[in-house]
Amino acid sequence: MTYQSQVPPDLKQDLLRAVDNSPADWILLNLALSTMKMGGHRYGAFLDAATTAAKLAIYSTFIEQGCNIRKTGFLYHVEPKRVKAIVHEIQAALAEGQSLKVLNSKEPYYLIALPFLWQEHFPCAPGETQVGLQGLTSGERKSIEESLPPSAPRARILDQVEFTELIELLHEMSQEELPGPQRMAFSDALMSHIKFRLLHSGTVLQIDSPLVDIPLYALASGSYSPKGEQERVFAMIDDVARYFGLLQAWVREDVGALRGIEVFDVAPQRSQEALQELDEMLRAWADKYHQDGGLPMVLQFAAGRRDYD
Amino acid sequence: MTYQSQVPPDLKQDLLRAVDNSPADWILLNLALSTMKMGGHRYGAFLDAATTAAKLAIYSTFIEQGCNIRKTGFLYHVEPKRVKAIVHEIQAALAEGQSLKVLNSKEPYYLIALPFLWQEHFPCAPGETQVGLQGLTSGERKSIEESLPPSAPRARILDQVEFTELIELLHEMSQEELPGPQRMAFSDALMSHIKFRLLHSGTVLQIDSPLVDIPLYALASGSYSPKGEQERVFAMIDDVARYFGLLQAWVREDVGALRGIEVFDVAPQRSQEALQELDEMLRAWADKYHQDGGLPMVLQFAAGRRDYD
DNA sequence: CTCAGCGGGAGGTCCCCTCAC
DNA sequence: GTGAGGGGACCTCCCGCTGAG
Repeated sequence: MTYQSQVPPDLKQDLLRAVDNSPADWILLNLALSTMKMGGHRYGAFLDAATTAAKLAIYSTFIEQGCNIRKTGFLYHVEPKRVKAIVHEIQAALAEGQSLKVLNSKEPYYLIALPFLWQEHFPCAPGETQVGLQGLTSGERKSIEESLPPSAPRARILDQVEFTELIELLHEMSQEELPGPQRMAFSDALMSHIKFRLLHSGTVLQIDSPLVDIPLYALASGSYSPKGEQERVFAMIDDVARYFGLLQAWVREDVGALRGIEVFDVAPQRSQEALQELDEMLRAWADKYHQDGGLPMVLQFAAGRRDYD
Repeated sequence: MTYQSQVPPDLKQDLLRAVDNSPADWILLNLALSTMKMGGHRYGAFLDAATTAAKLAIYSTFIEQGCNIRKTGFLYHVEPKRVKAIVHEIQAALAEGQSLKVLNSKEPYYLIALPFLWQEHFPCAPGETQVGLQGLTSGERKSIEESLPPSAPRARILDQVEFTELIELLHEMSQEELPGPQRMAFSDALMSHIKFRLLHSGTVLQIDSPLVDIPLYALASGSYSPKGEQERVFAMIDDVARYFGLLQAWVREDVGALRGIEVFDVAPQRSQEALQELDEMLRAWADKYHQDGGLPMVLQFAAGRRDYD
């Protein structure tokens, strides 16, 4: 049990009420909940990503307006000076590929890369003990090893200093692609954040064994966040992004763009049957019209209860 | 021609490259483009809305973690002090209903409300002239009136001062629901922004007639932004928000939640036929399973070219 | 160790002004 | 008009410190 992804219904109602049925705000909220709560992104990282998106919108308008700084500034209520700085920033980023602050990888690098780096730097050969600490009998080592869950990857158990250094190394690696001014210095606060995230998600397990007086840390999972949920969340974000693109084609009235929504009530006992038929029907439809080498198309659909309105 | 909603393909490619195929960033970018470029929201307004969404995510975790400030702070790399302030802010907002900075109405109030307020404050009876200015012959008045597009609503033509005062009134009205500290003072910069937005969208027309030495302003449209496009953009944002909700049910593995995606190639000449059949098929399916008083359900779908991957 | 406070620095959003082309 | 520069106010995100319980 690593995540509390189920929000109590009253809390969810509160959040819904807070954004006051404004769909744009609802999208932002869902995105924040997904990336921060499930993905483990920092608060500041989400704000930076949103700022970058807004900057790109400004840049896009700047180009369309014939590179007119003042006009662009008026359109979005931004100082000309700031517009210029933003344009420079974006152009520099586009030129030397990627240096904008985005959510980039779906999860922070320092969280997803940890299990791999741990196993690489502190491997544990089949016969070897996982406990590197001195001054323990082999029985004591064994009892510590057996306190780990069976699903834990075989890797060395670290002490406080080793664990801290590993996290710092991870942070440095995640920063080294960024240009100078955008780098974030390592700090105690950041260290605590990363450590807490790893423990909270169950990727790392803290062992407070009575045999040793210092806390030990064990790698408890081969990947950050549980496998199934992780993949479904990624698929969701992916789908929403693509769906957004499809609807924009529909807004532009492109040929071959279709958008639809069906609202209906279904008898509870026929609900499963209906959804299954829908799934098969759409697959059959796609097969029927499929032709190799034709226009590449995609159809997305989602159905469920409409308990919000 | 009021909007340049078509981005040149190379620019769009640049933007895509900037977010580096990260779907979460792509969603943010689309949202920024929709609300800022099409909706006319300010840069700062979008940032505020994103910040509010992130704050709500923090608040939600705070509640789930048993109101533990420190834990919440570690999880998102936020100072305990700041967490406390955020929680207070949200709770105050939830208590006295709505006072958070959100995109709220789909477009800024001062833009959508202008045509109505103009016609209310400066009506023009059928026989009356639209030009209120003194010292003109009736022939000169008529020539000015005839320079307006035929679709323009009948309302008085304003001079610089009247127009400015109308905008200031609009701004005051849009602010009066907000609590004290969140209000934004009226300023020249804001005035220029709103004026420019109105002219840029074609809601207001500036008349530089050689007959008068001062600029005149005429109401050119009964609504901010062209009717058709406006509604489709709203529908898009609405759809994406609901789709996001449906997929979250799917991530939670709720019963009755369905998510699907079909990828296929279609012969160009059969594309229209295929989409039409799909549309009818889904409608027939919804009708078949519909039963009054049953479970309220919704099905959303979108199809189009997949020229991104 | 947790919780509370206060301090500072950097950078961003806002505002206004002037001056040369 | 547009670009380019100056100024200052305020807030927020980061960091660090101290002290009470």
